[in-house]
Amino acid sequence: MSNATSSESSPSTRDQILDEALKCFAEKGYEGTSLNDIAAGVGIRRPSLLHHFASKETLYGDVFERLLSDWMERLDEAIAVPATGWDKAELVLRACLDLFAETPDYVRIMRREALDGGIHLGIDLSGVLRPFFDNAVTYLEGQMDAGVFTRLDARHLLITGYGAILTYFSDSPFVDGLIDDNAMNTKNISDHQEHVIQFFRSALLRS
Amino acid sequence: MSNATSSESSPSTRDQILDEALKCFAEKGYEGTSLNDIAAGVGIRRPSLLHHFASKETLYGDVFERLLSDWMERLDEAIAVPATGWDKAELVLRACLDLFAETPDYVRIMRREALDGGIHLGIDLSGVLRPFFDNAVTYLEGQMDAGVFTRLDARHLLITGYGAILTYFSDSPFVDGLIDDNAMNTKNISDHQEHVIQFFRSALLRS
DNA sequence: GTCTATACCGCGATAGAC
DNA sequence: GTCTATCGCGGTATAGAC
Repeated sequence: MSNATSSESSPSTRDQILDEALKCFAEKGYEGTSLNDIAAGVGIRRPSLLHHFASKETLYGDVFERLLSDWMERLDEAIAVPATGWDKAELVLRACLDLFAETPDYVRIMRREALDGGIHLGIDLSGVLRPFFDNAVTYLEGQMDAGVFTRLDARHLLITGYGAILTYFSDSPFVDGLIDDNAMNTKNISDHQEHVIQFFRSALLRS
Repeated sequence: MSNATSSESSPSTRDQILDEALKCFAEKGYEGTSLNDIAAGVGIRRPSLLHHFASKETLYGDVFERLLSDWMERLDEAIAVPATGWDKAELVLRACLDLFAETPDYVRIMRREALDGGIHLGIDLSGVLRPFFDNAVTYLEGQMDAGVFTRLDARHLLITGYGAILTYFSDSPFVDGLIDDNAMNTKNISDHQEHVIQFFRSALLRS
């Protein structure tokens, strides 16, 4: 996630910029972030930053590309683990929850991108995730046909699930105020994860 | 929702500005929206707009205030209707779903505000919604104690539910790409609503 | 109430010295 | 690779004529 240039002790300036840009874009959005903010966070001047990245847009593009490839890799791993029925669903669910908990900045950027509909880049976000989506639909419908899962609309279930899982992390400043506590501390994250698992289990299984 | 100055045929310039600002802030966010965009949408110049609102910040504040009071009113109505058990939950759920479907621009602004943690205003969003939240927690826990609803963490259930319901509307540009269709057309919205009801019913009831 | 004109600032980006 | 200096643009906001 954080860029390690092989086994150097200090990351390259380029990678420092990518890390700081990720943080700023997640926190304040594309429009709300200035190159000055990022440069200041790294400890350099704006023109020095533009020596490493041709423009704000390409910098954002690189941040987003790294985000997508990191996530894809993790998702592929989780999906590859062999399991069946509810166990499989729980495994993927847990993988997503762990992933999101470890990379909250990614989550917030994704949410902003989904909100804006991908204005900032040519990248078609839903297009990239479409294979995962279609795969999951097929799996869920198979389990429903087999009588393992409760019959629900698989496509809407996935969209609802995506919203249910993502929101806790993307809207954590808001959640803080609702629960009068830091939503992103270890215990609360753990509680949230167990709740989501229980919730989906309860909805999908008649045990 | 849309401002009607008593029963005039054409709304006041001030209300036209509020409507256009709502649209722009929802679509492109606070930072992404310029006063030029709003003024152009109304058909006036930027200085004319600033004759009606002292600054961009106060304009945003007024838009948000109207949003909150509109929603509160609707929510209060829905909660006031007498019902018990699952019927009550379904009633409130449907009220929220209808409300969100009718006011997608509100939803997107709310989501942006939750993401940003209320930077743009002094308004503490979670503080305003806190009474509803605490009320709902009490109700859910009562139903769980009575054995009507499946035992789940009521607070997390509400947060998860909030995410599940809001996301379809806030991220509709993204959903479009997943389902290869306009998420906000009548049929898809109706399908989504029925799905959410079924999903929660399945999770909360053992019928 | 709306306009033109203008002041002022911060932004992204470039040129060129070191 | 980093810096200072600068350009050009678009942003918010104000002044003053109509």
